[in-house]
Amino acid sequence: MTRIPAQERRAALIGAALRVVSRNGIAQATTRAIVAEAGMSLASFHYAFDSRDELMDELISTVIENTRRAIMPEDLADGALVDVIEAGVVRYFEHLKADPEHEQAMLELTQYALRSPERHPLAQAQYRRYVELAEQSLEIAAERSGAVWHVPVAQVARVLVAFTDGLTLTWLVDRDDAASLAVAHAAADALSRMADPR
Amino acid sequence: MTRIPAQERRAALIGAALRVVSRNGIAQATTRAIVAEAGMSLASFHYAFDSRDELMDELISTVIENTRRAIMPEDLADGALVDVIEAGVVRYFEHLKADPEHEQAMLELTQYALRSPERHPLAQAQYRRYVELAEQSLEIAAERSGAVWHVPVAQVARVLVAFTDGLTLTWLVDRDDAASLAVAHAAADALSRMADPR
DNA sequence: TTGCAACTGGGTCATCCGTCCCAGTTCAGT
DNA sequence: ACTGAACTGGGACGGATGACCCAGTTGCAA
Repeated sequence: MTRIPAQERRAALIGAALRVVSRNGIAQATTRAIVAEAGMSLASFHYAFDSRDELMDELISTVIENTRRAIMPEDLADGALVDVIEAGVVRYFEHLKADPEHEQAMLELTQYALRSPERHPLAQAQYRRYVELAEQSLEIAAERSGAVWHVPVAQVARVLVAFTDGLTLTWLVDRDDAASLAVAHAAADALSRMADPR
Repeated sequence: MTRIPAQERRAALIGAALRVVSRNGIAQATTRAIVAEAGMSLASFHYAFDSRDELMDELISTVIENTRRAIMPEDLADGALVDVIEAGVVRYFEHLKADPEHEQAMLELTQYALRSPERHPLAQAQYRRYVELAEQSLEIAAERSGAVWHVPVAQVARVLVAFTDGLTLTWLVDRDDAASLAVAHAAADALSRMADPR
């Protein structure tokens, strides 16, 4: 009906694909389901993308760009490092609770990428981005609380990402809020010991 | 050809299914692929199982039973609690490195279960089992090192499971051994602080 | 107003999937 | 030896899926 430039159409399809994956899982993210979600026809799909694979690749790439941008932002609390970190993790946990399907979709996308050698680098890029974001937050956190990392921040960040992933996965399974808060607390504890007061 | 009782046949099919999932992912675990792996005909499949769904359910249940039985065994190291725990986590990590596909399959199975309300309880049971096993190991570890948990062991165990999951997922993506050992170290550090020397 | 590229609808194709079926074969118990 | 149940091979099914195609239509620039 309405004319839409090809690039916007690609973006719309990627958005639709992400919604379908979130709601129903990757297995259900067929070209037809995506197209229905976007309110287009199959022809439009193959006008914008050569193949479903191309869409999936671009979906993962896009998702990396927008990843957790909203989370762990600059407005961290003040106080002791351990508290700042814990507040950050708890903040992420709140985000997870608010939109579990989105994080579940991320997990599925990662595992999907892991399954083919050509896509594995996409998953690695995704995690490099996670670590990068975590690094920024940790640097700010240390600054705020007047602490200095005695372990390379990149390594601290990598540990934080692992802990966050674990929190996510286990909570998605058992939805045990209290247990997840305990994880957040323990993680903050461990991380904060990688820094010294200045 | 050879006659095999139905129950053995079910077991054989489940074994084949797990191998297919490990090697190629759940998406590729079609009835035909499973049957080929087991060296049977499609008819045998539907003689042993009513449906693919039934097989998948039983696969998950079976996997729960056999889960990580070999890991975190009784022969934990002696020494300070933190070291005993770290040795245990590192030991799990070695297992992960030895058979990454198996752990990846576990992850996929979990996420698969998460996608349908009827199967969600299976994933929860899987995790309850993980926590149970972790609990046993932690109790032994405390005993060995002469420490006593001042946090309910179940909760410590749940944190350990989360940390382990995070370690698994991130390592599967970036295969960064050093980073994973750092995670193991940090996890052991955090966990050991949930106990006091006796 | 015309021309052209962007776009769409609707249909088709081969392939793969889970499931089912049935005619046969093999074995255990009688 | 006979029978009934356990099992198997091979084929068929309807449905879904990714890909493709083409005759149109729409809007924009010249």
